[in-house]
Amino acid sequence: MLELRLLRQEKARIIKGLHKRAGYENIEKLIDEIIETDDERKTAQSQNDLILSQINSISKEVGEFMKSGKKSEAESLKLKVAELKNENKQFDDRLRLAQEKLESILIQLPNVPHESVPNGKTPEDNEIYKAWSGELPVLGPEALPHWELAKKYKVFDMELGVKISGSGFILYRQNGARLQRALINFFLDEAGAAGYEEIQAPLLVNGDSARGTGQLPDKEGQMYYVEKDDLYLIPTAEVPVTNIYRDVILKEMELPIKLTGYTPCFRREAGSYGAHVKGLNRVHQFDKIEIVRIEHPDNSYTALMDMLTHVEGLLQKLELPYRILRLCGGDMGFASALTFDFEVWSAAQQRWLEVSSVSNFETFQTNRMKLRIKTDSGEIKLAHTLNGSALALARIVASILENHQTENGIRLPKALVPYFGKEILA
RNA sequence: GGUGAGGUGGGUGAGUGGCUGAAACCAACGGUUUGCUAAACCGUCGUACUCCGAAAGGGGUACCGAGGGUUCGAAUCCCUCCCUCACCGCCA
Repeated sequence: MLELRLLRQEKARIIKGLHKRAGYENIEKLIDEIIETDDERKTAQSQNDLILSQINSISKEVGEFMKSGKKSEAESLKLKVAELKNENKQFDDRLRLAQEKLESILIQLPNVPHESVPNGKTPEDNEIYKAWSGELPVLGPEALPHWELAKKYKVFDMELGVKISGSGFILYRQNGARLQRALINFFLDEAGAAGYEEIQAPLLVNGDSARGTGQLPDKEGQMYYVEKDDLYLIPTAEVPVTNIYRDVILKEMELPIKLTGYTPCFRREAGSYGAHVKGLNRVHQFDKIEIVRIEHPDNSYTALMDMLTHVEGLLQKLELPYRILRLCGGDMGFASALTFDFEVWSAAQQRWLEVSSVSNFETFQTNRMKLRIKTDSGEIKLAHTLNGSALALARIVASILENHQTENGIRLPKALVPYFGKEILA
């Protein structure tokens, strides 16, 4: 949620930034409406406080009269309070109305794109921040897409996933199950070595948590919801992990906070279909190792670059061709100020697959979840949050299968061999 | 799931209608003292909104799990919900 304070102070910058997003070309009127509503809120608040103050002091007088036995004086003051309360009602209503209106408008506004975010509406407008400098692997005519390789080498079984749950659910077996476990351990070890504390978080979260990181109300339909217990299945570890610090005021010296967590991620992906969702490209449940950081506002962009380096290192160790995109305004997530996507080349499908998304949310999440810093000088301000996938497994598995296929089986990248226990998956 | 107890500031915990935004202690922070450490002593030590002020600072309002109610006045009384703890039941 955008900070009201900034909307007032840096209105021009915010409007300019929002213009980069699709559907926010005419945002000026709404911003003005917010400011007007906030003015109304302040007026009502002041009036309300003034009357309450009078009631408080009269109530004290009533107490004194009662003590000294002056009953009639007390009674007349009581009438006065009743009057004031009546008068106060209108300000109270105005205040509540203004607050509700503010909240409902603000919650609909996305984050302001960082100045470096390119203009653009669609994924084609994303900027290639770092292109793949090497050769893309050239596969022979006998090369198979990952869903065929999966059958050949007993990696996963789509039909069983359908039988047990439904379409979009994958059952990994033998080689695949082991590869999953190897990747999870590899990614967690790498994150640990980079200074991230490992977290095992709940996979179901309450509405406050989903709101804190911005999944509610923006993406309500994308989460699985357990109605009976009023809980949501997490779409990413970002939700439970970041919410550890909901409603917390951190001391400056406690920063930065670096956390990592492995969780399955659940996404309804309602309305997705077609060739692009085949195999592991888009599934309802996949495994992901997430890295989350809470940073001082002055350091958050340095931290973002550091996260980029970490993710890049993982892809290099997996010996996969990758590229990095800086997302354009139209393709960025609702809560993000700046996002870099990592894409891995899928050799058999001849297309790039997104395997990581690394974002700085600045104060967008922390404003919602009241995650603040108390500086050494005693000032309280919102922290910055960042997160990124490091990495998402399903597509990495697809990519390893396709890019590293040989006549004898799937060659495992060196870094994974100790985790998998063999050099060739066959 | 059943029964009982309870939810107060970073922690322990006092407070049963007005003098309590909240005692006391601990922790933390600043200082005095000190060869160093420790101890002792002094001081500071909630958040949000808002008004005045250039600022320093000062004033007001709200908040004692959440929401509602009673009352001139609620941390304190009543109702609903949530949560925690203990015991029982069930169970990986």
